Amino acid sequence: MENLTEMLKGVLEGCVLEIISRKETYGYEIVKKLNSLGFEDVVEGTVYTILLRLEKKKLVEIQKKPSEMGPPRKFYTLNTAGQNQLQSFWLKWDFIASKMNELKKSYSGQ
Amino acid sequence: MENLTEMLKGVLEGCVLEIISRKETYGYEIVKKLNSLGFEDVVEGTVYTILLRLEKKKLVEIQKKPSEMGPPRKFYTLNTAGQNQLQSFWLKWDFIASKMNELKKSYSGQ
DNA sequence: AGAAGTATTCAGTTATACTAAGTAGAGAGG
DNA sequence: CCTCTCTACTTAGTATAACTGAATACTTCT
Repeated sequence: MENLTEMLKGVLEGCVLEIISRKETYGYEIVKKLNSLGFEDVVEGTVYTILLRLEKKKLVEIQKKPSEMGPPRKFYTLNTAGQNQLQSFWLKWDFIASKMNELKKSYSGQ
Repeated sequence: MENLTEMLKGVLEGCVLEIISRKETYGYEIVKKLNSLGFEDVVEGTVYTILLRLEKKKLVEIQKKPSEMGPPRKFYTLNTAGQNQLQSFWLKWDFIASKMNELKKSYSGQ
């Protein structure tokens, strides 16, 4: 699926929050997870900017740990604010998804 | 539902395309339709910029007609390119929606 | 030494929704 | 007549988020 960029706005950050919420993880792994999920064109630069944004918004806790495979990794976990943000994200998603579904089937023209 | 802005990126234009595809309509009416659909915070400026963009991308045909209620209206219909764009939009939406659903339930961590 | 895989950073670009202000026509009320 | 409200469109500027592309650096294998 090509050129999903615009439709991912506001969605990708939610995906990253969800992935982090499942288990402590780091940027490179998140990229691989998104790719295997189906978002194949999401590259590192994109995810790392999201992670830096989450850090700036104080939604995550960070712990640096050495890796046996390469440079040290920055592991992320959600703090309470992050969990709230994630919940709020899914509420918004469900709202929009239901509205889009309504529109797709046939909106009852006013 | 507050602050849906970012999540509407790439989605709102598709909504407008879908609404136009149902019947010939004009900006002000499209705003009212989006509002009644549930997108209550979408205002005129937003929709008109989308309509100008659709015009620039040559996805619509335009006909100006007088109104009994106020200034003349610009009526929009989709041309073939617009219909293709709409179909492509729904393909993208379905793709993302299914992936999001997958992620929400529980992604099978690699 | 060099290449490939792992891992992160960051300056700059682009696309899109939104803000805010303006223009304008028609009808209603004071 | 003046003002307000509803209808209807335009547009310059802003904010945000994904993406691009280049750089840095550690480890392992050849």
